[in-house]
Amino acid sequence: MISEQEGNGSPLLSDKIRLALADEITSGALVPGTQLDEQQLGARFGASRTPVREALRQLAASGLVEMRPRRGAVVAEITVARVFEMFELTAEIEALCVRLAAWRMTPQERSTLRQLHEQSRRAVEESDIDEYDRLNWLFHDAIYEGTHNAFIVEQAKALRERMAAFRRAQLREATRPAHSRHEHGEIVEAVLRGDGEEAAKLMRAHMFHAASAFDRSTCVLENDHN
Amino acid sequence: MISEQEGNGSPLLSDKIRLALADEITSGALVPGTQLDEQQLGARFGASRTPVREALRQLAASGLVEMRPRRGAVVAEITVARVFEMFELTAEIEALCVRLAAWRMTPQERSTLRQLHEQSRRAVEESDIDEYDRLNWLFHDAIYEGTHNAFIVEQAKALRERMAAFRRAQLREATRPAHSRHEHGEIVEAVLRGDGEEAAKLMRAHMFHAASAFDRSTCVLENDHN
DNA sequence: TATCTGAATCTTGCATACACAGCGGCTCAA
DNA sequence: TTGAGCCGCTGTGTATGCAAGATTCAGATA
Repeated sequence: MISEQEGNGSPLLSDKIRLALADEITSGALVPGTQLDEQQLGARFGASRTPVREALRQLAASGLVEMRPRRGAVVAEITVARVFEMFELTAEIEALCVRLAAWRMTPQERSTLRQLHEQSRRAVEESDIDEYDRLNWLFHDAIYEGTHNAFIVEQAKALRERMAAFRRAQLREATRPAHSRHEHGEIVEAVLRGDGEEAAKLMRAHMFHAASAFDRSTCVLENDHN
Repeated sequence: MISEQEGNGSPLLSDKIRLALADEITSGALVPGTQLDEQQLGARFGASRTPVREALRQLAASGLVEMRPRRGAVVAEITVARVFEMFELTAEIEALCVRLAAWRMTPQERSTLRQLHEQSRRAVEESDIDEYDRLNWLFHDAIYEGTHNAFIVEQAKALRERMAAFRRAQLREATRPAHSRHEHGEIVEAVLRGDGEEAAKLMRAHMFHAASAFDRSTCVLENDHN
């Protein structure tokens, strides 16, 4: 949604600031509720208030900060309850995608999906978490694309992007990648059979397990603010 | 997503400009591809470039305009195909909401939903399209809230807001409100039974019929631009 | 002592000014 | 005549200044 610049070489200050702030917020360096003072941020980034303002507006659109007119911006309060609500929608969207994909994917797309799944075997065996993470994203991407609906693809990716911060820790659990891959395997089978409803059900379960892993993992959000 | 201010009395210029531009774009007064010159718009609204820029950024976030760095903003090209893709996701989201709502609504919420449905009878009988439209929105709102998931409520409302432009014409068809209400009735029954899957199926059909009505109605988008 | 009031201060919202990136037209040469 | 390179213009990106709303804190009053 937010103009994720392709590799074009225009180093817009507002973009740099936006990315830096987004990183600090999602990594937890900036705790929820923190007041984001424009000129203070401008000083930190060696810029004037103008690009800072642009950055804050865009972050507000993506939900990372909250803006109250004439009262400035604060890092959005994200409670554990809210993260689970976000997880629920993510799971449902993923389920919806795989249901459509199971019905609509071309033979070639199905083949690609299976290949992606095969490739992940090595990453699991070698406990290469980063590689598994990469393949995991590609796997879900392939399913999004399988819907043959560009708008759904966009929205799904935007939602996943927004969730990225909270899913980071989730694969650190030693046994999670193996479980995850097993679940992927069942999903692939359902997709190859063209059984959309079953694939959706499996995907929902898959996402639920991922959320549980998140729940058990060290959690950035230790207390409810609301 | 975009800060829909509650009735607070601070009339930010950028908000006024954003709303005005959004209206002109969705109504078709500004055709896709139109260059949006900042100082020209500023002159039109009696404002400087600053609030215009803010408005354009926010419109870009909601997908109505497209921004290319250092090349300004243009009204986003929206093809008929894309509108149907958006309709599909909307239908699926509505279906998802009603499925969850059928399982989670409190007795009181179910009662409210039925009452809303009853109220709409008069609007249909009197062919009061505006009133039916209003009750229609409240009906869908009640279903969103029935998910008991604030994040889903937000996202669903944001999506509906984005679709509003294309759904405007859809109820003008003389027979559509009656059909719409009949479909609502079936959905209400399924919800009251707690049959989420059936409610979802009915909702998908309901949205599909709405999309068809849109298709038949005079369409802002008469040709494919891509 | 607690609460209300109002003025000082801070921060945002907006206007204006300036610098540089695209682009369009022009000239000039092949 | 056509293509390449140069130059000026338009318009965006950024900086800064000003005014008004919001916050805060001191002082007065109950």
